[in-house]
This record gives sequence, structure tokens and C-alpha cells, in this order.
Amino acid sequence: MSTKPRVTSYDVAAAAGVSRTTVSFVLNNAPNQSIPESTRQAVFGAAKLLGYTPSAAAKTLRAGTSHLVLCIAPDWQPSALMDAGLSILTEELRAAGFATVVAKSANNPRSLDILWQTISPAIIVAMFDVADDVRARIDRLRVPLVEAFFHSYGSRHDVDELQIETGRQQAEYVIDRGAQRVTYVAPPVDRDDIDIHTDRLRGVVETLERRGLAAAQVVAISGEGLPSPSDIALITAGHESERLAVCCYNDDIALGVITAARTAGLNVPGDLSVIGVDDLPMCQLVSPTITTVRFDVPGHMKQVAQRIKVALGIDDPSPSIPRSYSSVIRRESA
Amino acid sequence: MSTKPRVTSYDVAAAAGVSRTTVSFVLNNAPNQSIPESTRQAVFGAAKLLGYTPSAAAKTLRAGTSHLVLCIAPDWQPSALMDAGLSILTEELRAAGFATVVAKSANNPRSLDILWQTISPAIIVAMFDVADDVRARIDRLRVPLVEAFFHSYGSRHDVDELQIETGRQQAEYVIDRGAQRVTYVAPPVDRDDIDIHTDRLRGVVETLERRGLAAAQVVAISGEGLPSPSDIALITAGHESERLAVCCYNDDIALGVITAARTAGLNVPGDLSVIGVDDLPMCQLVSPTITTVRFDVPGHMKQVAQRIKVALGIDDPSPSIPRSYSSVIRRESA
DNA sequence: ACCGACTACTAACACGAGACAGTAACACCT
DNA sequence: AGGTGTTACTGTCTCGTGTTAGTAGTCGGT
Repeated sequence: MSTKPRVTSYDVAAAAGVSRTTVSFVLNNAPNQSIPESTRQAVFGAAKLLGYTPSAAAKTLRAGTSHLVLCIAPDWQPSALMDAGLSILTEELRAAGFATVVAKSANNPRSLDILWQTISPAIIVAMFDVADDVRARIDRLRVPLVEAFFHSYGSRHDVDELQIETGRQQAEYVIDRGAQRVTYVAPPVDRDDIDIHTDRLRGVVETLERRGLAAAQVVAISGEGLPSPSDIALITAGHESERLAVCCYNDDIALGVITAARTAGLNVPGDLSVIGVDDLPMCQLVSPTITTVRFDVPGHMKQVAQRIKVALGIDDPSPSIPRSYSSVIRRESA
Repeated sequence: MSTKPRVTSYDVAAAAGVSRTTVSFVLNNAPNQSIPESTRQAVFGAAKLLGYTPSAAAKTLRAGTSHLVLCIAPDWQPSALMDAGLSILTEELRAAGFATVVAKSANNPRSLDILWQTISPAIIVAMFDVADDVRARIDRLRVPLVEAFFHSYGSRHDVDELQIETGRQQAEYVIDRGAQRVTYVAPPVDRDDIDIHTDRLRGVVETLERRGLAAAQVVAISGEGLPSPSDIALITAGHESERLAVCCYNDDIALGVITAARTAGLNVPGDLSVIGVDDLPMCQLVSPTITTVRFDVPGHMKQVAQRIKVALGIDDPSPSIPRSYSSVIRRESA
């Protein structure tokens, strides 16, 4: 329809009656350049009139780098948590003039190859535990990598301190509240989030040992949702003799355990106490309300934003004291 | 550390002992070009050895367009639903050689301005109801816009057929199951998703009218989560005389209504039936299990992917019969 | 009157890739 | 022997920017 598919700075120059160089100087506030106000206004006027938007591709090519932050996330990742975090990240980085976008399917190498041929990020932020082959592909791009949820780098045996801490908090809480025996309930075994699950479990196990309790019994839900009667028999075994607490992988599992336990005639938290992870809205909407571990996404993400800025060289590395961003929300179930 | 910060096709050419043009021909499988296998292998070998990745910015600049699909979403949007959809979209478009990324904060014009200066998408997919000023900004870019959740364009009075249909399905279901009076429970009034809420309500209202029932009573939750005793009194008023059904904005609201009703001594679904929207995992984990309307995200997103491909000119517009992607999942609460 | 400094610009190059036009070298046919 | 065709390449221009080096014109001082 339009013969000229794109408005370039050349068009603006022609409209303003100056050279393209002058347009560039004006629009970028070039230092050491004296441009009279009349010329400036002419350029601004022409740019606005024509609806000029500089070409991102040309800018990036010329500058050798972009102002783009690329977050990569796997398909399976529960983004309810991610979501609030991304908004905060976007907000923080926008203030520094950077745009933030997210790509899914980032655990798929083929996806990544297409991505690299399509956008040129200044930095890559991984929202998951980066596998070696993915890391190698990123290295080749000569683009820095920041891992949002991991603190240690370099070794393939990285562990997620954040997830371990979550498990620790669950165990500490129930022990402090008098638990004598602890059961851990995991999601069905065929799921993708197995890394997170094992890290949280590790935190529970480690805490039990440190506090001198017997090792936890671990039960994986056998079906998809609600624990079966046999699951519940396993989970609640021994509740008559000792004060029993159930640490659950997340709030959905916790809800399933509570519902199944009540169906089996048990009382929560009387016969057993149950604690989840995530602090989903529904935790406050069921009876009993669910005690859970909440991760402070805004707090953590602000810290991630800081690390990103440092990696981009637009901020100084502040000697921030490492702190835990998760805390127990005490409710009725434990 | 490295003197050469980036491997270019020039480096590959030098390593393979050919010209840069030849490298381009080989790597892009240029038609009408005869390159002997030996040369091809030399080029491929050099490229692999050096870890060559073509510059996305240069490619885009040269081609005048990219293979990038940019999805824009507002900050407030619940992404639990979005998430599965994006994975599917990414998958579908990857098969066509396109990369898909998501930008949040897209309801903020300033965010968009930074985006345009940073990436050059081939198309923009809006996950929300695009305001006029945002639409104007996109128009200026000469980039096509596809609206993922809206079917009608052009007017500022666009309505979301999909959301209306959801409300319709709720109402049809409870009426078919014998409801004589219908109450609609909405989220607290100060939230951002008010558009969605009003569209769903519209579907309910319209259906009641068509089926000859009295207009629905509408109650907005007064607190943040659980309906207060006075809310519940309003919601359940009249359940003694008529069979009462409660259509809820979403599953969380439905759960709150159920819990509060039981606390007030009422039986669900005996005294009143309750239906939600979303089919959250917890719907199967509570007692009574929650009847809800599920939106077929994969189905809808495949159709969106098709629309995107048509807009990109890489697929023919198939005369797809418009269909509804939501359906009632029958459980115990209604 | 002349030199220097300052103002207000502009011509030209570089970034990295794709693609068109051109060109040596060689084979084939009559 | 000369024209035609094919093979296997390469030189050069282009995309839209930012930036460096340069250049007319004006002003001020001695």
C-alpha cells in the first residue's frame, strides 16, 4: 500500500532540510556538538511528523551490542511465581534503558539456535538450571550469562541453595512446633520439576539430621492429583505413637494430603500437621488454612536485577549480604 | 580476554580459504549456485570449528525483516493460562523457523518505546485488549498486529467473545441442572482484570435473560480473599425458597464461596451449587471437588498460531469454522 | 589584514550479512 | 577455431545507524 515501507533517518533529514548526520546528533543528544535550538526543533518536528522510529537492527549492528535482556525459561516451569518476578525485572531494567523479553522452550537446543539467529541480546538470564550443552551455546555467543536462581557457577554439580533453603525452613518450622517424625510428600515421579523437588527434599533431610530426628519417609504421589488411600496410609503411618508432620513439595500436594487425610477420618492439624510451598491464593481459602513457605519474589528479583546490572557494567557490585528470601507463613494446618 | 570479540562470516571465509560470498552461499543453501562438495565441507568445517553464529542484527537489517514473533502482555495478566499457551505457540512457530519471545509491562507505553528501539519483530501478538495509544504506536512500526484473545478489530468497543462465552457456559450449565436463581460473585473491585470480569458477567446475564430467569444478583468480594459473613449472607440469600446457583469469576473465588458457605452451615451442592473458571489443579483436590469451566488453551493457541502464520504470509487462510474453546468440567460442587 | 577559535553543519566509513552481476577456467559441439 | 554453456567462484553494493574527520563561514583580537 505504501511505497516507502519504513521511515528512516534519511527521510527525517530531508524533511527537516538538514543532513542525516545532524539528525543523528540531535536525536542522540551528541556531546561536543553545537546545534542551535531552531535546528533541533526542526528535526524533532520532522521526526514526530513522520513517526520516525530508529531501526533496532541497524542500531544494534552499529553499536555491536543491544539494550536487550533475554530471559530464557523452560517449558515446564511454573510461571505463576516467575510472572511477578519478570514484571519486577522488566521494571528495574527499564529504568536503566534496557528492554526485557522472555523466551520459553529454552531447554530445547534447537529453539535456542533459532533464537540466536533472530535476536542479539546484551545478556542472557537463565531462569533454570542450565545444562552443559546450553551453556556451551551461550558461551559461543560471547554474551554474559546470569543464572537467576542459582548462586554457584562452574561445576556441573551446582545445587540450588534457594530450593534447599525452602526445605530447611519447612523442617525447622515443624520441628520447632513439636514434630517428632517427618514425612516428605513428592509429586508424581515422571514430572519435569524433579530437580526442584530433590533440592527441597535435601533441605528437609539435612535439617532432620542436624536436629537429631529420624530420617524422613519419602512418598511420591502415585496418581496425578489426590493421594490414593494407600498413599495416605503410607503418609500417615505412625501418627498414633508420635507427633507427625508432613512436608509437601508444594501447596497443591499439601491440599491433596489434607483432603485425603480428612476423608480417611484424620484431623489436620490434630493428628498430623501439613506444610506446603508457594503460598497460592487458595491457601487462605480452604479450611484448615494451609501453612506454607513463601518465596519473596520481589526481593529476590531486585537482587537479580542488581546482578544483571553489574554484569552489564552499569552498576557497581555492592557488597550485598546474601540473605534468604523464603519464610514460613503460619496458618492453621501446621 | 579475546582480541576478536565476535566470529564473523569473514573469519569463516579466511579459515576455509574462500571468499565471504561463498560462505554465505554455502550456509544459506543458495539456489542456482554450484558449489562442489569439497568446498561445502571446508566451509561447514570452518564454521563449526570457529563456533560461527551469524549476527542476528546484520541479518535482520539486510533482510528488512526478522523471524521474530513478539508477544506483548500486561503486568497484571495471570500467566498460569498464558504459560501453557506460549509454549505451544513457541513450538508451532519454531517449526516455521520463527522465534517467539514475550515482553511484559506492555500496557506501559514507555516500555514499548524501549522495546521498539531494541528489537525488530516481524509481527506483534497482543495477549490483551490493546488500547488505542498502544495500537497507534504499533501502526507506526508498520508491523502487523494479531490479537490473541479477541476476534473483532477496529472499534474501541471490542468485546471479548471468548470471555463472554465462558460466562454463557457457566449459566447454561447451572440452568440445565435445575437452577432457578443465579448469583454472580466477582473479585474485589479494585483489580486490573476488571475487563475480563465484566465480559464473563455479561455472558451470564445474557444467558439468564435468554432462558427467562430473573436477572442475576452481583456480589463483589469485599476483602481480599475469603468472602466475609455479610458477603455470604448476600450470596446465599433466598436459597431456602429457590434452587440457587453461584457463578464465580474464577476457581479461587469459588473455593472461597464454598468454604465460607460451609462455615455458615450450608451444604454444597445441596443448598447451593457453585461453579468456577480455570480448572486449577486444586479443583480436584478439595471436597467437594469444584465444577469449573476450562479453556482449551492448546486448541485456541494452535488457532492463534495459524492466524499468525497467515499474517506472516507463510500459510493460507483456511476457512476454519469458529468454535468455542471452553467447556464445563463437571465435578461435585455443581 | 591576518591568524586562530568557534559555530554549524556534512561526507564518508564501519558494523555483518545477503545477493546481484561479473569473470576466469574449462568443456563441448560443429 | 570460434562460439556457447557450465562450473566455481569473487567484487561490490545494500540495509540504517553512529561516529570521526573535515570544512565552509563568522567572529574576535591584535
